[in-house]
Amino acid sequence: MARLTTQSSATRDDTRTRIIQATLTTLREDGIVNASARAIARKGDFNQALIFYHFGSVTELLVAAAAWEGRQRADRYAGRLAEVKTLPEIVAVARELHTEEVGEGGLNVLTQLLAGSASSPELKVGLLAAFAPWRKLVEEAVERTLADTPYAGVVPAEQMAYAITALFLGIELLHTLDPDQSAAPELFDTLAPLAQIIEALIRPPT
Amino acid sequence: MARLTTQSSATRDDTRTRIIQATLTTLREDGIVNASARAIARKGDFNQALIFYHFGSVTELLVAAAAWEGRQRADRYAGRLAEVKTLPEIVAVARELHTEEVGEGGLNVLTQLLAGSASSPELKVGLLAAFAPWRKLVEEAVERTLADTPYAGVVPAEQMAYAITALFLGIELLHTLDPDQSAAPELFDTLAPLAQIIEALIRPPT
DNA sequence: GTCTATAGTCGGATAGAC
DNA sequence: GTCTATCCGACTATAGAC
Repeated sequence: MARLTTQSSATRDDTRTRIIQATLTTLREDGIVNASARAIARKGDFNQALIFYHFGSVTELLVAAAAWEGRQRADRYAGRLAEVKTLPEIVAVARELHTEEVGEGGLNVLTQLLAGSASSPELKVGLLAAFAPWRKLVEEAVERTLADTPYAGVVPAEQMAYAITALFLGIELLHTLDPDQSAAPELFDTLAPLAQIIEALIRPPT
Repeated sequence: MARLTTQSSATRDDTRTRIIQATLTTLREDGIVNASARAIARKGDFNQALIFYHFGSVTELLVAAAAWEGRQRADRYAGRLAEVKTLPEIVAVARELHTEEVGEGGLNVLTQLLAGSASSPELKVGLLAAFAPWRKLVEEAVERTLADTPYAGVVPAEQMAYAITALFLGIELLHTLDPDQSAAPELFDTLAPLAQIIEALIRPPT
């Protein structure tokens, strides 16, 4: 009996994740404007009615996709950011992640959902939750970075994490417009030595 | 004859701007997902067919709206940014503009168009052009700010302008998710004294 | 759980009257 | 330039067979 239950809920989850994957691919390749139940079903090569059976509506599917994407991002960023203790390291990790994100298009998915959330309060709260773990990871990295500086009590890590997340998102957004895709990498080239300078200024040798 | 020509082209432009205004309102209030020709026509209380007569297609209308919005923004920012010479001033102007943008929703329009551009190359180039004047204004402000510092040759103003624009855009994006709309104002509260500190560090007294 | 079929709605775009 | 009327395709969502 346990076998049966496990099996059926496994296939159930398989289908659900398959639908979510197709949703993410659709958002990445065709954008929120074209993320219809039919388009998603075509992309994943399954029946359109499955979406309504498993998720109830397209909007609820988008919320589920947002949550999934948020978890993926948190998992991927957690390992990288856990080691970070200095400003140059933050910039280095940001560059690495930017390159990966561009290749994989994960952030693109989030910006598409963000735009869609303008006309859907449900999606809005879903996205807020999807961003939360990411913001928390950045915040902890900032806290570690500030720990041994005179600014530990002065500069609130929460705000800085908000700023860094916003900057990262904005870079990704503008990057999609860039015809030769060179501006963002160049920006990281500029920020790297700048981070070294600021790091030296804020962390006086004991 | 001149009278007649002037008159007719005036009404022609009147209708065109009326359609563009309705488009911007629709993007602001209902998002790119619901920015259909019919929805826009309802919002502006004119006939749906006018859109196709004057602009040919919905996409071309969106491109025209992007250009309009870009010009509006450049006009508004030009006066403020022209006076800026220091980092604290940049932050102060950014805060002012953020407050205005939130109230008026102009940046929201741009982020909606940005999302829509994912599935429309035409819109992509239109948006790139719409962002150009804004980036140029910020770049000039950064150049003036760096002018009397040792970093004038080291830090490329173009990259910094890109970063500031991205940050501003990202803040606006995350702000739309924020339930109590307090995070962005608090961020500017944090950045203001921070800008003072950095300003003092980068601009050594002569 | 997955399929087909279909109801009902909305959208882009055009033809042609005024 | 602006309107009405209309074609036709795409969409959400559901009912019901399997």
